[in-house]
Amino acid sequence: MTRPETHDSSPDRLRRRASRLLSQLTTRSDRLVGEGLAGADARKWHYAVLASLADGGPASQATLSRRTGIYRSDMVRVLDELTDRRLVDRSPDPADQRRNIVTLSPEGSRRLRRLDEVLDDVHEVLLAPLDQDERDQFLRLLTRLVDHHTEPGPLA
Amino acid sequence: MTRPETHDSSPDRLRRRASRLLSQLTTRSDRLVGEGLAGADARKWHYAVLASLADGGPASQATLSRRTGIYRSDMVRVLDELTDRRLVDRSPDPADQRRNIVTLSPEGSRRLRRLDEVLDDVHEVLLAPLDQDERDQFLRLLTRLVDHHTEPGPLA
DNA sequence: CAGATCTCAGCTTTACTGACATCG
DNA sequence: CCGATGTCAGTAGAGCTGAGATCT
Repeated sequence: MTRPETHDSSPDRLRRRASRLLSQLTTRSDRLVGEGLAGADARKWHYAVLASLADGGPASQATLSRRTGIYRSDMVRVLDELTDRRLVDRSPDPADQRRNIVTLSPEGSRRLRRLDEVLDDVHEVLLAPLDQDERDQFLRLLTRLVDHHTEPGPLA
Repeated sequence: MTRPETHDSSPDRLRRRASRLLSQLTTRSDRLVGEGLAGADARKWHYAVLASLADGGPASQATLSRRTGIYRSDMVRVLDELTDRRLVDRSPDPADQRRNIVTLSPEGSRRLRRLDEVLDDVHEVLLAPLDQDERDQFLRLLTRLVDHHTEPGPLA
């Protein structure tokens, strides 16, 4: 079959552009995630930081920023919100006065487990039309693409 | 619910959440598309409208809005920009005084071909790590997901 | 009058930049 | 002095809402 000659005068070129499908699906995905997390008094950056602390251990704000992809300037506000909720502790690093050390509180761990459940449900909705094999395939392809495009990116 | 015990204490849960991979990849994709199209004095909505006109024929603004997913209120501005560039013609529908009929100009067709080339290049970069079979697979999965989540959505 | 269409005006969230003081 | 860190202020664009005027 030889592939169907990509675009040219194809009837609906909008529906076969990966970039467009991606942004449509991501809009939907972001909305589902946002609503799900909002129901648990959280936002997606909250989850990212809590998960990063659980998986990678305590860290400075700059390190967290690199691990999660959140800009340093935004990290400040996210940590403000997380400390307000007593989910993390932020205290100066005695070994380096520039840094804060951010650690996950027990309450934070509990909250993270709750958010993981919420996200499991959200993904069930998001990926509903795919069976398990297809989900794995999709995840693998996505991961390869993201890895390929994740380089020493700056993150000011 | 007998879900396959996904996460729990997995080492990096951030990297296996489809929602997160999607938003990372889409951020990258949007940037590539935006930069590519900017180099041709266009934005992604321009492409959407031009392509929709080419594939679906002349239409009213409301119809275009439904076909492209652009809000009616934003469509006004996009069409302002496209008419400024003489890429489309917008004239009142004699059969229905509420409507404007938007048609693709010859210049618009030419521009669309140019933008399609730009987007081909962009997608080459975006999908670089995948071979052709994998790209097809990815496209198929994406399409099924998007279709599943595309319902009579409002679009005010 | 109900409903569709076009338009304008404005809000909110997100990603991102720039600058600054502090410290190693 | 250079570079990293935490903080604050602000920008640009996307997505979305609401309302008004006109027309079917």
